[in-house]
Amino acid sequence: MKGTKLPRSFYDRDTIEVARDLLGKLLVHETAGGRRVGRIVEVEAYLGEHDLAAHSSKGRTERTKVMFGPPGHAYVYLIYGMHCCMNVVTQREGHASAVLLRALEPVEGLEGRTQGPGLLCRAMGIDRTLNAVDLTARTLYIASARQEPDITIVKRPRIGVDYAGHWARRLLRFYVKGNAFVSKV
DNA sequence: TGCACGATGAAC
DNA sequence: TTCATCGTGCAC
Repeated sequence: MKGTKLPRSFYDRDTIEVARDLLGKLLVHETAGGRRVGRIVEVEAYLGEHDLAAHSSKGRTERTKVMFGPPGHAYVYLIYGMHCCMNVVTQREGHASAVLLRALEPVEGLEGRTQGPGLLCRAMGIDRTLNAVDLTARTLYIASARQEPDITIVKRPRIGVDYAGHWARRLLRFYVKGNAFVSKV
């Protein structure tokens, strides 16, 4: 069930490549109550300070400083005052890019729905206390599956970023074609 | 110190 | 289509 934990070098690459490669990987959270595991089936790429849909486009702030930090760390924030969203920071320090995890296929220890960034975090037990944690450490990490099935990747515009001008129309949302756990089609 | 606004989800 | 709910960032 458990594969190999992804090294820092996995995240220290082009964000779109990381986003596509994350599909099929296993998100693992070792909690006091046991291990929670889900297969990543939907993600969105946020391409640095010039991407008007990215939080980092507002510049380095108290909230977004994690995005400006080194790759392989979790960026977890509260949205709409009630839901958490989890990203993985990509590329070199200062690039301010990340990949939002949008949906999981339940694998182990998950209860409730996992389709959508808020539901994903709730089911995985991820909240803001995990902001900035190192994804190469032991608590929260991503692993390659023992055997990864062949998948077809679908590209679509990102969700909920209509304010971002032409950036809203770019095909930066990726999901596994035909997977029942994708949040929207 | 106040206030507008979300990378959402659920109900109506 | 509307609303719950609150931390963040910036205006005043």
